[in-house]
Amino acid sequence: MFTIGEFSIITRLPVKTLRYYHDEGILMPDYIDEDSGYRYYRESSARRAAVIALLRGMNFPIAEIRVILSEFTEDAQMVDILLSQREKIESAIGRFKTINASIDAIVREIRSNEMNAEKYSYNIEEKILEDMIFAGKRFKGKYSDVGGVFGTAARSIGKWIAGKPMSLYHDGEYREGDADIEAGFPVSKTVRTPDLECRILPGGRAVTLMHRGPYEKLGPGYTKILAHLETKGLSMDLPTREVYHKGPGVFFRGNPNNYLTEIQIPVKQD
Amino acid sequence: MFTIGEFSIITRLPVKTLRYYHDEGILMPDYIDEDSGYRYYRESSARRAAVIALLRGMNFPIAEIRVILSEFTEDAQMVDILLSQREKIESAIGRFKTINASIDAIVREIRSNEMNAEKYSYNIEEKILEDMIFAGKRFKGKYSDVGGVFGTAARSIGKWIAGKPMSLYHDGEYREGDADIEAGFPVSKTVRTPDLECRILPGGRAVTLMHRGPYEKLGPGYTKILAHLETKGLSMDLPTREVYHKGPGVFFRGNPNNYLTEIQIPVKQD
DNA sequence: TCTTGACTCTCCCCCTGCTGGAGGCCCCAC
DNA sequence: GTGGGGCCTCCAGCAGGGGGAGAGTCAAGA
Repeated sequence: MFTIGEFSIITRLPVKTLRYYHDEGILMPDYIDEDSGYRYYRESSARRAAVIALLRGMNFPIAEIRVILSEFTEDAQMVDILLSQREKIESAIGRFKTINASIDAIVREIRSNEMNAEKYSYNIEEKILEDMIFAGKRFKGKYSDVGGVFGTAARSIGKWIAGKPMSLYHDGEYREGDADIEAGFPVSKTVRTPDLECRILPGGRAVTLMHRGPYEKLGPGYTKILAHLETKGLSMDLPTREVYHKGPGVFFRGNPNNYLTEIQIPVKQD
Repeated sequence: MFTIGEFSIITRLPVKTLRYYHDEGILMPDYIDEDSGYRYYRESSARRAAVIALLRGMNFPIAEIRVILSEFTEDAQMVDILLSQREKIESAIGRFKTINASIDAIVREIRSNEMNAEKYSYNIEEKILEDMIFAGKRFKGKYSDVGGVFGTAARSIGKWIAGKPMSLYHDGEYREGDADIEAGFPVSKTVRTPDLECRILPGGRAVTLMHRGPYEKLGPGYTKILAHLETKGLSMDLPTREVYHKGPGVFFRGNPNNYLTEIQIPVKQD
């Protein structure tokens, strides 16, 4: 007979655990001194303890171990229960893998945003824009209203989105509260939704400027780009565009000083 | 402003959970009525709630979420912490895979024991035994001592085990308490351990008998096989062997009436 | 025989991230 | 003013133990 401390060394189970297994009734001491309450174990109980430890190592809950130990007598009966436990663990693995996949997706998105921030220059450039299919909503309102449109639009056409959010401005001037705005996304194919309208947005020659900073400070960017048009003797075509390369992040508002917005002014062809 | 019930619908988080997040200080209501204690939330808090739900979905503990939400303002800072979380999850996956591997191993063992029970005939046979590498411990004691040796041996050479547990008897007679016994396993390569000795066990011609039943009833088996040797004019070589095809199971003692033991008596070559 | 120090006992709280329930207010509509 | 549903706080419980207090026990040495 061993005291609980000795038995703990034999079985490599903590004393607390042995007492807990006693309370749970899955591993009873072989003798309990009635006066002192001391637990004593026979060496033969070590086998049962080892079986319990083995089953716990396979993530079997105590309650299930109790049933197994009381109702089963042969290994052959264990096969089914082992395999069903295996499946439970397998499905837990599946859940974890899903989590990791979504972490990967978010990390990729964050990184691509960062890379874009490095990639672009802040000088005025001339570009040839490609034709694209554009799904957007046209409304009259404030410039700050576009954010909300992106949220709802992204939910309804999510999987067809083929580029960064954009807005088109159909006024040739700055307007306070009733600007004529079209906000949406480039899409990979024409989609039909109740809210959005799909159309082909023609490309062509354009002058562009990358702006880093909060949206309220876009003004000087427009000043600079319009000055450029003037010196080159080019004239602006409508609608003008803004492409939001980096805005509020997936998790947080982010730092508006790092927002990255591309102003695109189409040039009238002669 | 929404009541907690409305906000619960918006965020798809149970009311109880919202109250818990309030207690934990990671999602405070935007206003609390001082008289009634009612919590009220602004719609803008839904974004924070979504972030919390997302992080919880990635298994981040509440305490970590609290730190993240209070100290981080940009997505870029999240990359490291997301990747470290990814690693934690990956290692949990690893642990689960290990568990499943050991379940597989045990299921295989149980099944092979079952199959052996069907496969073997119970008559006396003559066989040619192959040479094998044998890792065992030689000691003097009782026949019933071999069980303990298998347990400790299996733990130390576990992955190299290449066959059923065996014992070799170096006495030419039955001995009560000081039999000269060697107990161990066939192994796939020579292994070096403090307890066990490895050697090549030479094969050769042998007479064998499969015995079903408890170890105490092996006696008649020996009687039968020795009588067979005599009638054939063969003489016994040492050590004799017992191969334990099926004994006490991984989990349970099993039914001793189903134990399956093969007696192998090597035959002296002229 | 006494003392000392190591063990052991029971009992209670703590961990995580909620969930359920009891008992009691509060709000709104009819 | 009344009913019914919503909301409040507080308490308990889950799984599998871990940590620690305060008290009793055991065995060896002086």
